[in-house]
Amino acid sequence: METITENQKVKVAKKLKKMFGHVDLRDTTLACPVRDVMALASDKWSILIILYLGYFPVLRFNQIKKKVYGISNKVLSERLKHLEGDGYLKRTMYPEVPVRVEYKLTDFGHSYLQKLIELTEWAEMHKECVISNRNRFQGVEA
Amino acid sequence: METITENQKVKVAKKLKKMFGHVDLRDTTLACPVRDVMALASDKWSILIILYLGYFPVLRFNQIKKKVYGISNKVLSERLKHLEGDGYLKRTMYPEVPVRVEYKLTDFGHSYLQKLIELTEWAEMHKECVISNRNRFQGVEA
DNA sequence: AAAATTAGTTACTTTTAGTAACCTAGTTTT
DNA sequence: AAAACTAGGTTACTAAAAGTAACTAATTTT
Repeated sequence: METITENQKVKVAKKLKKMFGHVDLRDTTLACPVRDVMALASDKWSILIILYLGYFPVLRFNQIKKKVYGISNKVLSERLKHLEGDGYLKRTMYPEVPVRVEYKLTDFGHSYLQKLIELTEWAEMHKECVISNRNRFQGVEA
Repeated sequence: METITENQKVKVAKKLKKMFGHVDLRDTTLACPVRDVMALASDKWSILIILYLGYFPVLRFNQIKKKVYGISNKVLSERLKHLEGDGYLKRTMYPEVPVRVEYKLTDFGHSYLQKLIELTEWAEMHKECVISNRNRFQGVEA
């Protein structure tokens, strides 16, 4: 497990100070970006949807469903509506038969993707660490 | 709404290509960092807990409960156990009377916090955008 | 004429989240 | 000496969210 320098910790502390200074996390939904904005865009399915739409510029409903393995029609449909509503992606329907519906990230969505991808890279880099931690902990618990 | 350059999009696309190349997102929990690692550390309560433990180096159970406004004993207790289990934080119990239990981020937790804070900064910067998108969309829907 | 296609929706079940009362046990207040 | 308070939870119960599976529309293919 690689260590984090004190320098880096100080930097993060400064950022937090700045953030916590003008953000009141006690506020309920409306005023709090962490609770409101992130709650929608950081749930497990939304993350996968956004990542796939980052990788494949345009995807149709059933294509997303195949890629985001395990998601149900119902939940996919819900997530897509919310993500569209918050401006992360755009839905375009072509009135062909059968209908064709395409989803793609907006510029706003791409902006979010930029940050998300870093978090995902981190997760990819540290997955073994989490898994070994988890196994060790289960041993202690039992 | 500020735009994202094509250059930035290309960078992100490269990162995604690299990631998707050696990660199979179709895998269920064990092999997939996005589903497994992130599902735990990116739910709404965990994010808040980690951010507060970044701002306040050491917090006790009831202190976290006050700061992470609205969380219940049950869910806080569950989240803390999971976050401890995955190695993000450390729990130390002092057998005083009444007992004192302290939580603090591990170095691993700090490493995650570094990425998380960037996502949170993004959310803070773009909250107005999300809210205006949302209102506009609700108008269209109804 | 039956079957397949797309993008969902609906009714139902299971899992997860949230609420509120309770526990332990020593310490302070009455 | 009995009552109330403390910290850090747990427990039983209810509400909300997620997951399952069958169904819909209109048209084209078999």
